[in-house]
Order: sequence, then structure tokens, then C-alpha cells
Amino acid sequence: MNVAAISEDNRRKLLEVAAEEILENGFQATSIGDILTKTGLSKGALYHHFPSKLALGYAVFEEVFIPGCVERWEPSLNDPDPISSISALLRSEITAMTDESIRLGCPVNNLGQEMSPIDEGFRQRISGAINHWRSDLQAALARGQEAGTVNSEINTMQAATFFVASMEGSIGLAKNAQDRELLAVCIEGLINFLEGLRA
Amino acid sequence: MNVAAISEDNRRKLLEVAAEEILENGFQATSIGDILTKTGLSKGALYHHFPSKLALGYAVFEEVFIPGCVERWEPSLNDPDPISSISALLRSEITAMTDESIRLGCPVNNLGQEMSPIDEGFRQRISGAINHWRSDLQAALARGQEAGTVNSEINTMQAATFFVASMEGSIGLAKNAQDRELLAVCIEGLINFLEGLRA
DNA sequence: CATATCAGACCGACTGGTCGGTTTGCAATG
DNA sequence: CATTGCAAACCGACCAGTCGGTCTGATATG
Repeated sequence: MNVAAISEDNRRKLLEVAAEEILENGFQATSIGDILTKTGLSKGALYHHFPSKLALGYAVFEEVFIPGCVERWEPSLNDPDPISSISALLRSEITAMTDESIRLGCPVNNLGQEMSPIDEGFRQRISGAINHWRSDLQAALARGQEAGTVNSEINTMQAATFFVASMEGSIGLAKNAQDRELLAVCIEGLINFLEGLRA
Repeated sequence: MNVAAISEDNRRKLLEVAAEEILENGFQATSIGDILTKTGLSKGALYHHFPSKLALGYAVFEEVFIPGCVERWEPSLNDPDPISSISALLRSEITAMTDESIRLGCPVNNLGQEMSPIDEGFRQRISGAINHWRSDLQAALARGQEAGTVNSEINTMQAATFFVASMEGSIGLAKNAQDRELLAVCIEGLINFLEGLRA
């Protein structure tokens, strides 16, 4: 492995450990020192790759958290019958989520709730990602309307927005309670909502 | 004003300033020093009234955040037609909330999202408060069923739980976007949901 | 009524430790 | 031999929390 590859490897390691720490403790309470201990790297390495803790946080968001979300949702959002495929995705999440991921909640929402009021850089990135999700979902519902799987009379943007809000709220409730059953109850509500949008 | 009253006054001042700081910065990022500066009191005063920062945080939750929530929701939860009165409450919140309160979100949920994974004391208090809210809402819906204002076939606990999740999610979305219009769109979804529960 | 006593309320300097960030220098590599 | 990549020592600021001491006013006593 050449030097450039090793360097890139160290950068990824920093990003991924930082992501774990931020998910566990929040951004502000995440310690640079802890990240270094866990990676086995030094301050020099970290500040070689990232100019500041804030820049590291932004990079974690863009290069770890967002790709993780996109990967999970993309298939359902391109399905001509989005209601069925999203319902299936939701149902699978109930059992697929680990206890840890229930306890830690949604990385994007966590960061948004913590940082939006106090850092405009985070807020814009997170708000942008959520708007992206909303409009992708809206587009999926609109395509569903054309394909005849979604009721043509609904306001797709309103439905997409409410869905995203309820989804994040559901994950948050289950996170606080540390209770998979509560997640299941909320997802049942979400699926009921989606089914109500059918043609 | 006698000594005991002044002392109690200082305790309240500490609690209220601490509440503001926690709401703005989160619990972990709240600095004891900042609270002291804003109150004009000293370390001695704070640690005379509260044994630790954590104990101060618990007291803020129980004596400031929770009473504020209860006060707002209690009337609607005792109404024989909860769907109408909650809908009215939600509609009034759209205009009644200040820009600042949109930016800062729900104190209880903020604290829950931040502290649940890392402090069991906070988690249990917050989880308890949310369960209380859920079961009060469930009871209100059940009374609505008896009074004939709520569809007798719905699962009241499931509806109450989904409502709470969606409500918190809606506030969170608007907080992140710092956008009152987004709050209005989400609340429209919430009201649609409630109207769907009518007898 | 005057004085002594004492406890609760409070002050602020100080402690050990952690924070994010900087600097310096060295080893490996192209 | 110049550059990249990183290690390690180091910096000042700030953190929560402690502690010795002071002040105030209520109560007990003569």
C-alpha cells in the first residue's frame, strides 16, 4: 500500500471513529482526544486532514451520515409503487435495527436537533439533506400518482413533509424509551398514514 | 423580604437561567460559569442550592420544563371533545410560537435526544414524562369515545403514541429549518390525522 | 430591650484536569 | 533533496467542582 493510500485510509478511520463518537455523544461533547485514542492516531494526523473540529463534523455529516441514509432509502424512492416499498422498508427496520441503533437514533436528526440553533453551517447542511429527502419522497409520490398507485388528489409535498416529521419523531421516541415495541407502534402509525394515500 | 424568601428567589433565578442556557446550548454544552454570570450569583450560591450540574439539570427538567408543558396541554386533555380542542391548540401554536421558540424546539424532546443515550437519570425522567403525556392523551381519546366524539373502533393508545411522535417530529423539523411555514404544513398533517379519528 | 450565639446563605480564589488547536521536527518517499 | 504525512510536545482557555472564610439575621438569654 503506497503512502497516499495509507493516508486516505487514516482519513477514513478518523471520519468513521468521529462518526461513532458524534452519534454516541453529540458533536459538542465529542472529544478530539477520544477520537485520537480510538484511532491510534495523533493530533498531527487529524489536523493534517481536517482544519478544525467543526470541519471534521461537517465531513462526518457529508461523507458518513448522508451516504448511509441515501443507501437505505434510494431503492424505495425510485419504486413506481412507493407506498408498498416504503411500507416494506419500514417493517423491515423494526427487526433490522440493532438495539444500539434504536438507542442512538437517527444521526442526521440528532445532529440537527443539537446544532441547528447554534451553528449555521450544520443547520444549512442538515436542512438541505432533509429538504432533499422530502422532495425525493414528494417526487416518488407524484410518480406513484402517474402510475396509478397513489391517490391523485393528495398534496404530495404535504404528505412527504408530514411523513418525514413523523418518521424522525418515531425514531426519537423509541430512542428515548429505548424500546423496540414503541418503534413498532409508531411505524404502524406511519404505515397507516401511507396506506391512506393509496389510489 | 426575609432571608428564606431571598434564598428561594435565588434558587428560582438559577433554575430559570439554567433552563434558558440548556434550551439554547443543550445540557452538556451549558457552562456553569455562564449561568453564574447571567444570574450575577456565585459558585457558592449555585452549589449551595444544587449538589452538582447534573442535579441542577434534573431540577430544571422537573421544575421548569415539565410544568411549562403541562400548563399548555392540560385543558385540551380534559375536554370531552379532545380532537377539536387539540386541533384548536395546534392551530393557535402556529402563530403563538415566537421565532425563538421555533428555533429552539421542544425542551423535553431536546433533552431526551441529547441525554437519553448517555445518562439514565435524564432518560428515565424524560421517558416518564412522555409516557405520562401519551397516557393522558390516550385517556382523553377514550373519554371522547364514550362521549361519542371519537371513533370507537380506533386503538386509542396507538393513536396517542403516533400523535406524540409526529408532534415532536414536526417541532424538530421546523426547528432545523427555522421555518414557521414548515411547522404549519406539519401541523396540518397532524390535524388531518386527528380528524381521521372522529366518530 | 440589649446582647450573644449560631446557622444558613453566600462569596470567589483555587484545583486538577480537559478542551481544541499550534508548533516543531523527523521519517519515508517520489 | 523537496515534499508529504504524521508524531509528540506544548499552549492558553475553560471546565466542573471544592473549600476556607464572611456576612446576615433570626433566636435565645440576661
